[in-house]
Amino acid sequence: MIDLIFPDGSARQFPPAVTGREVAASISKSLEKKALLIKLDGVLLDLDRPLTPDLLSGERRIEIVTRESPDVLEVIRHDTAHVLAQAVQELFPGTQVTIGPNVEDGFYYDFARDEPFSLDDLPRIEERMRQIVDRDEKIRREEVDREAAIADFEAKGESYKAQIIRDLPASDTITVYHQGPAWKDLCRGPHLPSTKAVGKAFKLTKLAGAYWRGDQNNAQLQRIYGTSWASDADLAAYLLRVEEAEKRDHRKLGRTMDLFHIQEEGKGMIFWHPKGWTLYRVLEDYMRRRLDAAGYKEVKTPQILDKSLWEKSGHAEKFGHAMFMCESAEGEILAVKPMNCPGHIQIFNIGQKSYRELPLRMAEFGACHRYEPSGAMHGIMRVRAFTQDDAHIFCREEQVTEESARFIELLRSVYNDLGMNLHDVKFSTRPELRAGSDEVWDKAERALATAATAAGETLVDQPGEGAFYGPKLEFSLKDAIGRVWQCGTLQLDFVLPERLDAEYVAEDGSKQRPVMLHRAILGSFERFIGILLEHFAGHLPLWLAPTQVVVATITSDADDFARGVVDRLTAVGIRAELDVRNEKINYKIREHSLGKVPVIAVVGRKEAETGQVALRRLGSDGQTILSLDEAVRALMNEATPPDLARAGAERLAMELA
RNA sequence: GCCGGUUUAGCUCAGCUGGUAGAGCAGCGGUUUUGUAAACCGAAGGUCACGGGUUCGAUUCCUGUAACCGGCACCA
Repeated sequence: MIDLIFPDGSARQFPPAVTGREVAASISKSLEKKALLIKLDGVLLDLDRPLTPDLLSGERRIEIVTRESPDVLEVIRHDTAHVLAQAVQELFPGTQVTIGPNVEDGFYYDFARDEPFSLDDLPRIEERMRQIVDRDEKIRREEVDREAAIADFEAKGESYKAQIIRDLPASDTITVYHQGPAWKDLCRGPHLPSTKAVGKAFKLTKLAGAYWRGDQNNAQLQRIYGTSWASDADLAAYLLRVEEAEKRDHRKLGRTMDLFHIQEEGKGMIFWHPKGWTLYRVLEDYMRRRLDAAGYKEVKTPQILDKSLWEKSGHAEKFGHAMFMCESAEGEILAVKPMNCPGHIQIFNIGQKSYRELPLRMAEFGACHRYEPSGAMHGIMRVRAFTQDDAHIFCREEQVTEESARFIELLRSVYNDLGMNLHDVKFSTRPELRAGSDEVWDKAERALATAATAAGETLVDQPGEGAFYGPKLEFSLKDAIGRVWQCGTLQLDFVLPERLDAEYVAEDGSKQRPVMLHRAILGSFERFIGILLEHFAGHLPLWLAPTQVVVATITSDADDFARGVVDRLTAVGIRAELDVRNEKINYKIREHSLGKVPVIAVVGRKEAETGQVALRRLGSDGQTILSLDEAVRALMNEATPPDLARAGAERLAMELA
């Protein structure tokens, strides 16, 4: 007999090789009906899987999983992928199946088929999927012999599946899941008991090409994406969420807020309109103050530099294909800078640097150009001309920990000021193609990981994802609707200082190589502004908003007073605009609200007479009536950038002390 | 770069199986002085992305190119 412990703590005995279904049935008939899977010691298992001794090595805590359980969703999604695969193979004989894993909110399945799927195929496939659900095809697990399975899949023309089995570790049990009498797929499981349990709260969402095993040297497969949920209500909620997310698309907001545009003659290059450039400048000014305060020295380096420098740095070899090159009338070949580091080393190399000058933090809002692949461009998030909030810290090896900690602290504070939070930190280590010896990499990786851990961060390892000159930390933040964006980076580099001959004079008079820390907090202004727009859905906090206040009149009687209000606001540094057009107040409010102006100050005859303004906040329909003085003071405080607000508070505290 | 899709007025979009296009908003000219998310009238605005082909005739069909969109790959 075997003991099983239930969630309420009670234990009961069952015969050997009992199944989850039998356990459920022993509790109640209704539970047996509702049961879809079991969870044994935290592991989901098929309902009809006999609980053999190899499964019972743990505490034997068992839970019957029903449709209401949060655990069931991942299985529903994976089963939906299997139903999709069966539907596709029924409708398009000769199509090979490959893999079909879950992704966030859904799943995909990659197929190999000579003729491409078209969007029109999706409704047909969905219809067949619903039929398969209605057929109530029983899903059955079978352990199979490895060689026999390979031969079997090869015989069916499923060479990808055969390949997958060949690549599974020899110790793995090979399992095949039968779905009805005629269809089966290699799968680890677990699965629901039948296709009926999948339900119909699914939808195929998009078609895509995808390379076999993610390698562009391999064949391109056809990927069908879908979403799948436990109930129709959940599906509807998801679709609504997608719709809402589309509304905050920065490209759309860029148009409605009149911030920027991109046109064919400048693919991947942004035309910043006055309002967009105001936002950019506010952000740049803020970053400049933060860097100044953190001991960085700002520099500016040339936009184009002779090719030889990039050959020496190693960039030409690795990224030459993505560099914009130009030729002078006299035949020199110059490269438009794709990054700022070699330029900064040139400044470091002027004169002799002493160990006393280290750490030397050199910052530049460096405009870089990279020929990104045509398919990679995305609004202002991924562009060919962008500006990094770049800096390089030249320091001694023993200063790496301290400098890394200072950087991480600054980064946290900046994200916080911008209304976002640091979400996770990834640690990317040596890639296959790299510069520098293994000893140098050992040292660099250890130093960076130690520094980040010392700063209190838990690292997520990304083996092989480092830059060619060194390991890196990647800092991600999470936005208002839960999307994670990688923005900040801290990279340790022993290689470039060597290649470009950076050195300093140590205490003992010897020449030493500095270590270089490459770092950025926003990443690029362009991308970060895109993220901010989507995070706030255009409702930027007052200090960032391009137009902070519009003073709108109701009748022309209030025009002179309104002009005075704008003048007062402008005088204290608020970005205020006047709207005295001959339009109804409703019209003005609608227009400025669509333009995401955070505050509309409405003035009519009443306000003009009493010297008041009615402040209306974006997104709320109430209004606050204040005297002009009160309004100016309140708006001035709120419009102050957070770092200046802190400085102001400190100054005030000192004056009071 | 690869796979799929899209491209019609400044914007958002109609336009059945081929007979050279239409709406709303914006812009322009008037009227309206208005109280918190769209006042009214009028005139105007288009090489239907671009090139080639089929056809008596192409926005529509075929083909090539480009940009954009969704993925994949890439991301110093």
